[in-house]
Formats: sequence, structure tokens, C-alpha cells
Amino acid sequence: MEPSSPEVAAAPALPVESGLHARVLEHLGTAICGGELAPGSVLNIDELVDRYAVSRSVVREVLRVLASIGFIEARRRVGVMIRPASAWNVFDPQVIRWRLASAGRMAQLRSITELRTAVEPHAAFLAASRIGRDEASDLVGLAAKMWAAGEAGDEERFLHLDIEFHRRVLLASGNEMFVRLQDLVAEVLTGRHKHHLMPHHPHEQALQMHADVAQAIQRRDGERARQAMVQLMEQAFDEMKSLWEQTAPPHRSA
Amino acid sequence: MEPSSPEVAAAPALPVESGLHARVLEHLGTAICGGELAPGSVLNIDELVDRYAVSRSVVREVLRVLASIGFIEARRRVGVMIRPASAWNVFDPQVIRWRLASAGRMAQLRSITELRTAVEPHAAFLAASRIGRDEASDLVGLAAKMWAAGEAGDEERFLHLDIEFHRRVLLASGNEMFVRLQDLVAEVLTGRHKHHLMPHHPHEQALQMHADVAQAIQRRDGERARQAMVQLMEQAFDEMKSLWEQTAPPHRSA
DNA sequence: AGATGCAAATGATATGATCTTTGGGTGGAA
DNA sequence: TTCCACCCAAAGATCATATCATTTGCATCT
Repeated sequence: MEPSSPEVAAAPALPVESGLHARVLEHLGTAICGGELAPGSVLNIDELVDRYAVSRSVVREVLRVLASIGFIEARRRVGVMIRPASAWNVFDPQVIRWRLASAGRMAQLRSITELRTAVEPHAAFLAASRIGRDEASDLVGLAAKMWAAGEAGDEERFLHLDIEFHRRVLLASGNEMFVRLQDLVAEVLTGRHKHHLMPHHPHEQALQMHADVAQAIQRRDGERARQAMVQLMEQAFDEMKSLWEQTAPPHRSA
Repeated sequence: MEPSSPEVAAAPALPVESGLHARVLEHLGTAICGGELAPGSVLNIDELVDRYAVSRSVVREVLRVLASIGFIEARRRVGVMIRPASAWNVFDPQVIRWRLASAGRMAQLRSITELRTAVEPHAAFLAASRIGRDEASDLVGLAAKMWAAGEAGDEERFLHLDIEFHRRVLLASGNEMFVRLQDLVAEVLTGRHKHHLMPHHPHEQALQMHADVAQAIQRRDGERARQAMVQLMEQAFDEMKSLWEQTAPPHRSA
């Protein structure tokens, strides 16, 4: 086994969270994200106790969590009211997971892609001045492996390397908030893959740009790293755009 | 009352949330953010029941919420373990509030400022293509009021206008995730103000740049809007930098 | 019409019991 | 001695029930 080589970390793969609390939370969260429970509609605790055949404790704990992410608001004498999407904590990983599994999936992908477009170039810029020697070497190595996988047409491997590459850039940015976006990026890339948006062989340009980003970061050239990442984002954005233009209608109000 | 003029919206000012749940949550959240409860240390429910003199219902509901933001992990036969900061949902508004009130305040301000630097320029770019006619007019008007307040040396009013300006740009970006960052921006600006980082009279340049951003957005010139916002961010970043260089030591590991 | 007060509805909190999981100890086998 | 299967008590998870507190609709009073 390679000692400290830039290998692909296996996805954590959360263990399905059994337990009544998790089950009810999952069900309600999905229902709200999916619009099955429209904003403004009202539930009450006893009703939920019956519907899910669990105790009040479980229901109340779930409701507290839902309230903390802005999904609901409990009011005495009224019940539990579903709040509009504008109140949701759209950065909560759970919310993102639920939305990616719902009908609003394309809207979510679009939001995240725009966020990436804003954040990743700056992350690359910061990484150039904060990354350690070894990490920089690994990054360059990772870009090389991506090139190899791309040439070989190994889409699966390319995807994992791609995720790992962006993950490491965010990590090297040294900003805790950027770091937390790595899961979102992984989701977007995986989503893109699942919809066969990955061109059969990744664009030659994309491969080169990953290499450029890595090299610029290693050379501590923040501006060049940013520029290269911007180009990467533009390409990724175009691919995404074709995705949601084919799936979703135009898009919302604007 | 002015019909639809770009007036400053009064801050919502959350109503202090009384109730046992809120009190205990607040206390524990603050303690964890403040490092009084170190990662790895273990609590147990009955202990908390005693310490806060509340029922288990309340404690359990609080723990569920804390678990959902990654602060703790409950394990049978062990107790409730405090998780390391790397597991926290650093985008959760509550977490941000707690951290801004803790010793890690400067680190939090730094993270958010970097995030702003990444996001706001892109938000301005997107706003240029998505903003409505009236909103654009309001934005320009707001920049004009900022100029007036700056000239008059009315720091208080300038702060509110500044917050409102950035809020509207994020809103006009049409990206739900960007919109959710408005509270963070408000926190940063307020924090800067409280530490007397606002130069007595705002820099002439800053005033001009706000006007540039507004105008570029109205003219639907995304690139120019982005550029102007980048300059604004650079200046804001410099001000912040002097703030945390005077308060915090160097900064962490890197 | 408007103020006032009562009472039902519903969430908030308290309490005690039982179920389930699991870390650690124990004893026997290799 | 070392290791592993097994057992038990500790602590969270869930349940059931009771009481408290607040809000709101409505009837009543002025």
C-alpha cells in the first residue's frame, strides 16, 4: 500500500441511522422538502403520534430538530405550522440531502453550483498561500491521476478523484466554512455523473485546468490558481446548465 | 410614509426566546462554543437534569438539537460526548451567533469575511442579470443615501444603510443560499462597527464603490458589478485584518 | 361596536417505568 | 499468559400518563 500517496478516500457512507427518531425525522423532513406538507399547513402532536405510532417523546424531539432548521414553528393553541422555504437553513447538510432527493433537486443543484462558482476560486486562491508542501505535492499528483483516469475513460475512478481533488482544495483553504462545503461539492459531482453529464471522456481542457490549479497552488501563485479554478467552474456551470434546462422548465420567478 | 422607497428595514430583533428549552440550549451551546465543554468530554442526561433543574423531556429535546448541529453524539452505556469543532454545522445561524459571542469571535469573523469575499462579488454578478427594475432603482438610491450619511458623518445610519445595501444585493442574486448569508454579513458589519473599525468618515473610495456596484447592476453589467464588489471586499478585508491582528495573536496552525 | 372574561385546545414540562444497546468485566479454554 | 465467548449493569431510547401554562375563539357584558 502506498504510504502517503494521494489516494482516494472511500466515501464515509452514513449507516442508515436506524431508530424511531431518525425514521420520523427522515419522513417528515422529506415530506416538507418534497412539498407534500405545504407551507402554512398545520399539524398537531397527537396526530403525529398516531400517524407514526410512536410516543410523544419521539415526536417532540423530532419537532424540536425540525424547528431548529426552520422547517416548522410550534404555537400553542394552534399546532405545528410548516414554514415557507425562505425560512429553511439551506446550508444544513440534512436539508440539502432531502432537497436533492426531492422534486426540487434541480433547483438545489443549481444553487450549489452557483455557490461553488463563487467559493472554489477563492478557496484555490487562499490555498495557494496556506497549503503545506506535502499537501501541495499530493494535489499535483491527484491532478495527474485524474488525467490518467480521464485518458483511460474510467469514469468511475475519475469521479472519485475529482471529488477528492476539490475536497483537498477546500481543505487547504484553511477556512472552516469552505471546508464544510466539501460534501455539497461531492453531491453535485455525483449528481452530474449519475445523469451522464460527464462527457464520455472528460474534456481535455478540464483535465488541463485541474493540473493548472494544482500547479499554481503549489507554486503559491494565488491569482493563477483562482483564474484556473474560475475556468473550471465556468465549464462545470455550463454542463449543469444543460442539465437543468433539459429537466426543469425555465426556472422560478426571478 | 414613503411608498416603496429604499428605506432601512428595522432589524428583526429576535424576541429573546424564553422557555426552558431555549434557556438550556443557549447555555449548553454557548458553553460548547466557548470551549468550557471540551471536545471528548462526556455528560450524561441525569447530570444535566440536576444541573439545570429541568425535566428529562427538556434535556433530551435540547440534546437532539445539539446533535443535529454536530455538537454532541449520544452513545448508550457511555453518555453524551462533545464532538470536535470540525463536526459542527458552522453555517447554522445559532452556531454563528454563539461563536461570535465566544472567545473564538475573531476566528469566526475572519471566516465569514473570507466567505463574503468569495460570495458577494458573484452575487453582484448574478444580481446584474436577475434584478428587477424597481429593485435596481432602490439599490442605486440606497448607495446615494449611504453617500449622504457618510458625508454627514452619521455612522449609525451609515451602518444600517450598509447592511441593507449588501442584503439587497444578496437578495437580488436570486440564489437562496446567498440570501441566507445576509444575516452573517449584518453580523460582520455590526461587529466592525462596534470595534470602531469604521473610519470616522467612511473612505471616499468605499462610497464610490458602493455607487459603482449599484450602477453596474442597474445597467446589467455583471462583470463591472463583480469588479466593483471585489474592490469593496478587498477594502473590507483589510479593515478586518487590522482588527484581528490587534486582537488575536497570529492565527492558528495553517 | 367594543371591551371583558371564560374555557377549550394544544404545546410545554414533569415523572416514572420499561426496553434496548453496549462497554467492560469474568471465567474458561488454548 | 493470552484470547475469546458470555454475561451484566449502565445509560440512552422509548413509552405512557399527568399536570401546567398560554393562546385564541367565543360568549357575555357594557
